[in-house]
Amino acid sequence: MAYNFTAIEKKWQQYWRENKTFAALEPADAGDMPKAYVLDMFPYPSGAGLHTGHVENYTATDIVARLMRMRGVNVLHPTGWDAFGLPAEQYAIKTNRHPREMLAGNIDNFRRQIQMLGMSYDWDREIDTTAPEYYKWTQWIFLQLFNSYFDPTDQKARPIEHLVNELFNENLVVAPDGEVKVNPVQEGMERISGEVRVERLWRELSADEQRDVIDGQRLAYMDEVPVNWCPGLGTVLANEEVIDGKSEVGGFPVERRPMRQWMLRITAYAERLIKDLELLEWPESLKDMQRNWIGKSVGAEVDFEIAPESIAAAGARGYAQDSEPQPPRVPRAAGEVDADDLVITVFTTRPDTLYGATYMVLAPEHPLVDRIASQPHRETIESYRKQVAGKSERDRMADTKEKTGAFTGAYAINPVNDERIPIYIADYVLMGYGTGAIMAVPAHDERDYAFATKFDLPIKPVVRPANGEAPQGRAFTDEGIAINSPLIDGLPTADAKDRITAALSREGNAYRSVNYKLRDWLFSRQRYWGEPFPILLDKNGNATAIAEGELPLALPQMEDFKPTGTPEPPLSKARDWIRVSRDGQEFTRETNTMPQWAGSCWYYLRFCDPKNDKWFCDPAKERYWMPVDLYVGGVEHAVLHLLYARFWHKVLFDLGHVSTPEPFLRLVNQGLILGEMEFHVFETEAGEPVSAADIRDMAEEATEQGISVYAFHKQTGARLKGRRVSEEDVEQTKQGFRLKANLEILADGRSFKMSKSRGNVANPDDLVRDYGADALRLYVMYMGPLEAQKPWNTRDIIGMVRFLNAVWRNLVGEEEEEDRGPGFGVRGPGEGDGGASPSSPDTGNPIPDTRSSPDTRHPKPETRITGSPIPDALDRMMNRTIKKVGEDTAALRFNTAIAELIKLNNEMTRLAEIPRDLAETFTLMLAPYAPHAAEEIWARLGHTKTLARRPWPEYDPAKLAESTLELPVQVNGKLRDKITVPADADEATILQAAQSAPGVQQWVAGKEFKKRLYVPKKLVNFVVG
RNA sequence: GGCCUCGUGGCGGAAUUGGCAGACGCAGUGGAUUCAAAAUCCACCGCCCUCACGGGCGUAUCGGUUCGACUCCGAUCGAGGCCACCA
Repeated sequence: MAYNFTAIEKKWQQYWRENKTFAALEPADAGDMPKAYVLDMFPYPSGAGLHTGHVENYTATDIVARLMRMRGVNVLHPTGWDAFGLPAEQYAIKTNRHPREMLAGNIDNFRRQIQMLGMSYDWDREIDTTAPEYYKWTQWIFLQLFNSYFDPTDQKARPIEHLVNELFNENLVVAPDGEVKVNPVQEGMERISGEVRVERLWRELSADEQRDVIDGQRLAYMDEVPVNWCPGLGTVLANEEVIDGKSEVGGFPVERRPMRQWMLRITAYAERLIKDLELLEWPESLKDMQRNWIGKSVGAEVDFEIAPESIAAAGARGYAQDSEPQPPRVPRAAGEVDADDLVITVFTTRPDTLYGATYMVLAPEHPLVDRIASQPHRETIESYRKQVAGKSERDRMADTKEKTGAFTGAYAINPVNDERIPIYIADYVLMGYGTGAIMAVPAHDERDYAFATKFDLPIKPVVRPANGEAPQGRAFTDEGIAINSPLIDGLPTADAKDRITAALSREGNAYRSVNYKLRDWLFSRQRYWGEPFPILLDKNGNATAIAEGELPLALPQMEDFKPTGTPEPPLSKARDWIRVSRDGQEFTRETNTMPQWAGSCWYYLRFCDPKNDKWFCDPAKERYWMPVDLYVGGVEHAVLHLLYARFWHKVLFDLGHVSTPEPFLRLVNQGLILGEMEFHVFETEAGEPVSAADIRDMAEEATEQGISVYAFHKQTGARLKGRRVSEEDVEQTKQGFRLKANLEILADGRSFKMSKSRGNVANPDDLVRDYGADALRLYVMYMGPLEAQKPWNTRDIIGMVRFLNAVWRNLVGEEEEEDRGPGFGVRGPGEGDGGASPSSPDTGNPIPDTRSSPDTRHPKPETRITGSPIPDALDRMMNRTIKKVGEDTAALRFNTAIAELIKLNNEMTRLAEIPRDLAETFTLMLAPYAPHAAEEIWARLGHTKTLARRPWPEYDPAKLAESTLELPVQVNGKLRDKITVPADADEATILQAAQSAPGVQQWVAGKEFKKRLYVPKKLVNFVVG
């Protein structure tokens, strides 16, 4: 090694830490500096330590942060620990330790590793989501949600008191289902679908009813809902945490069961969460993922009346006793539909296919089923319902091809043509989406088609393709032209939808409707390691917030924190903790805890003011730093963290606690780093397949022991040195000769995700030890575009080590002595100080001189740094490099920026003398990428303070242009020659020169010029024929 | 099945607005240096034909637009990601 990176890196890490080199300035101290908030997705401090994905993520933002500081920007670049949640707790249980104690060690290890990589974080802002000083405010924000509701008129959250006032003043009324709506007296009559229901005024409600109405409107509310219960983890999970019917953490099976749980009303924000994506500089693909997850569908709700004889046959209302309590029946107002009519409301995105509706399907759990199922069918209906309820999520998904269901015996009336159509129940209709009921149009929906085929129901086409034939044997689901539909015949689908919706809504049978796939966020977990809810429950299970002054509500220290295996959370075992009396009333504490995502929903706000114990974040500081200007992290958070955080942020925005509608302005996903290539298509002499690892081992053995090894590609025949394998190659290979070096040529390799089980994990500790942090940083950034998925290849790091060594040799000099003390080589005592620029003083403290003692045994090293001016050609190259590196770095194109630095350094290697100006400019440009080496070289160039805030080099636009141009000359689009012309030559001159170029002559001689094309500063093209 | 992204040398990748395909690094080959090795330096390094000069082909495949296509359009094949009975 030409220089001792281990000692240099340690030295500078210590210097930065002691001098707080990267501390962000408080807004009051920043003057007119621009600000930038550069954020990583902070790590979950697992026991495994940093992986290469972390290194990629944090190096990228570190480079940007360092560049910006050099450009005079006040940069906030913090980190911390997202330490609550399932993985830590699972691991703690497995290893029989307490999560807190276990995490303390993990966090220390993460901090050490991050510092070892030279990340320029402001360590005074480190936060830990499990610290009471932090989760105090997580709980506080939860109380904001609890104490707010969503005002549908203004589409924003408001304090719950506002709702109470509106109800009290009778601007709002309560519908029988408990929903709140605008008082119809003030809006004229509203259409009422389904049940005949009459709204009630606030004063007509009992105190308990009033309480239920209010609780039912909160953004954080409790509800009995079918949830994802995971017996393996002993907790419920959010939809987002369930993958293919199994838990994301641990991969345990998940089943649906109804439980009373805390929910957050994220659905109220569905529209704004879609709309405001437009404000964001995010990758389009990620925006698409969020849009798809929210899943907006525009369509219509349509009412189907149930045929009167079906109601009579079912005995109508008498049968509903054992189902959920029905809303109170109330006398109907004049002019409304007959109370004895029952109506099924469906949601459809294709109202234009209404004439093709040949049957209906209700979700098995639909409350109307009890009221319409006629006697002879009740038994099959009940047994089908039982069968569905017993199915696990996974079974249900596995069965999507084969449709199942049962006939209710009832019929409905199609409102467009008064046809009687049968009503079925089937589990392909979901209670949780739309109205839990559909009109089935088998001719134009694949699921309906499959069901109709199985149950032998009529299939009636009502749309034909605009051109071509309708497909046979399956549904035609595209848009087209309406047929067999008297009201809309001949209309294209879009117009047909409008027309039929308008027609039906005049009769009160339909109206436009929007549906979302997004469900409310299941927010409680039956786990120990999370934030306790700041909630007390009375003996009826009603929730009351604890006073803000009582926050934080500390998580009780428990020896036995394991899940109970039942829905009863572990905190219920903390007997003393759960019992509370207030004002002579007995309460119990809520024993569920918040999910893993809670702490990360707002941590970026805390970084603006991490030590404030009066407020979650000082408003002035929040206004200064927010929004986050650059947020980098893995795509795995596309629909979890990033959706939840946006939701919380919007609530805080509505309530006036934050100043921006969105938290993360610009977001970049770093691509996954795959493991090293794996080779697996070889055969041994005996014809057995062997892996690459086997071959490597064999090759090593071969060289050591002279055993013959031989391998070739199974399908294609192996290629060596870019040629087909010859007899000679096989002979060489048999002797183990160069086999190792040519492995990849032999291989049909593939890369896989890094994983312990594959044993292809690259460990940052080993890499830093062997190659240094700077080389690792360079390699990880040089692998390819930040966003791209790339295979790891430890072999390639050597290129970056060579680059740094060459830089060192160019700018510092050759080391003469092999064994040096800690520190690094030597520097001549007299050289250097002339370059320190007086115009912009260094900030920070002087660098401690940790160089080896001035030791006269070492001869003065050769140095090629001189004070002579830069020659023109070199000056142009330097200026172009400044431009390119600056632009590429700012645009996160780190790989090409590094390539430019390497090119300039290669040029310096060829120089006999290196002008000081070039040396310093180069060092400054290197600094964001290889900060330790750059600082050390900077010091050895004679500077006494850190370069962290030295101005980034400026280029001189006048020096970018060459005085002559080299232009390619094409004939009929093929390159035939190149000409060199003065940069200011006019078109006629250039065309003349091009035409007489030797390589062009033979192609144009005797031919007619059809066109002479000159693209300024690009090329010349002659079209001849 | 739906939506999205992507197919360039032996490998990672570059080509920023439609204008010299393969920058830069790795691997490889030849040479210099060395007692030797490591390290370093110089040269070569897409495929085919040719002693050479030179020529032909070439960015998954097929077709289109254009003076000109890795880049734009259409189809096909292949890889990856996300969602997945959402009416």
